[in-house]
Amino acid sequence: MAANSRFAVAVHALTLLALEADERHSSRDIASSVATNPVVIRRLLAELSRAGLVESAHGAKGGFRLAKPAASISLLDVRSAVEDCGSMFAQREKRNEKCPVACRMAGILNDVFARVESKVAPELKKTTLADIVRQIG
Amino acid sequence: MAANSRFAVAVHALTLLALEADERHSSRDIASSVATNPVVIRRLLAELSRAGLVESAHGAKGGFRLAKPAASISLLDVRSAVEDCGSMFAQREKRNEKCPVACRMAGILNDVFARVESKVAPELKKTTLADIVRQIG
DNA sequence: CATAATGTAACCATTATAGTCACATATGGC
DNA sequence: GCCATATGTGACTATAATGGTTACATTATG
Repeated sequence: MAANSRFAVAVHALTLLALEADERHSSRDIASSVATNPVVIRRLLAELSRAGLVESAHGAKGGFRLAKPAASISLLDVRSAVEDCGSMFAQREKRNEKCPVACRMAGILNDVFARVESKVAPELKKTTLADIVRQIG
Repeated sequence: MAANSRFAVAVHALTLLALEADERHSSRDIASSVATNPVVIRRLLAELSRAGLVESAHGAKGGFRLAKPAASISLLDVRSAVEDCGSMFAQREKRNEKCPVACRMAGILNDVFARVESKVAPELKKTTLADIVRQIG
C-alpha cells in the first residue's frame, strides 16, 4: 500500500483554504498543489465537510472554503475527521478463549492504547490551522 | 486490509515467553494462544530476534525465549522492532514544487509528527513486559 | 535415524489507499 | 435558456501491506 498520507493531504488542503479564507478553492487547484487527482481531493474534503470543517458549493464560482475560523480547527479535529484510528491501535479479532493470557491481552492492550492516546490527543489539539498559517505566512 | 495487529501480536507472544522465561516455547503453542498460524508467529518473532528481544533454537526441544529480562524490554522496544512508524506519520512523495505552500508542508508536518512522537515514545518506554506479566499474574 | 523444531520461499485472499474516467447535478453569467 | 464550471459519487484499476497456508531445507535431541 502507498503510505497513508490522508492526514498530511488534509492538513495541506486546509492550509490552502485557511490562507485565503474568504475565497472558494476548487478541487482542481488544491490537487495541483498536492500533486494528486481532483477526485481524491473531493473525496477527502467530503469527509472534512461531514465533520463540519469545510463547506462546499456546486457550480461556477463554486469550490471549498473553511466552515469556521482557522484558529478553531485543531489538528486533532483533522485527524478525527480522516482517520479511524492509529495503525498501532488494533487488536486481533480472534483469540484462544481457553488461554488465560489471550483472554487478558485485549484489556491490557486497550489500557496501553488509551494511555498513548491520552498523550497524542492533547498534543494534536495544541496546534491549529492558524498556527500553521503563521508558520507559512 | 485486516487491521494491523502486528504490535498486539508481538506483545502477546512476548508476554507468553515472559511468563515462563526459563522454558522454550514453540511457534505452534504461541500461535494457538494468539489464534493464528505458526508461520505468522515465526515471521514476527524473526523480527523480534533481529532486534535482540528473543532468541530461538532449532530442532527438538527448540523454540523461542526472551533474550533478556522482561523488565528490560519496553513496549517502545517492541514497537521499534515490528513497526516502521505510525500510519499517521506519512508524507506524500510528490508535491507541486512551484507552490510555496506545498514546499513548506513537509517541514511543518515533520515538526508535528516529531512533537507527537516525543509524547508517544516516553509513554511506551514506561511499560515493560514485566509490568504486563504483573497485570496477568 | 526418527522426531520436532525454526527459517523461509512461494503462493493466495483480503483490504486500504490512491488514481482515473464518467456522469448526474447544481450554479452563475451571458 | 445555454454554456462553462463546479461538486458528488459510482465504477474500475493498480499497488502494497497484512495475514494465512503449504512445502521444504536445515538443525537439534535422544
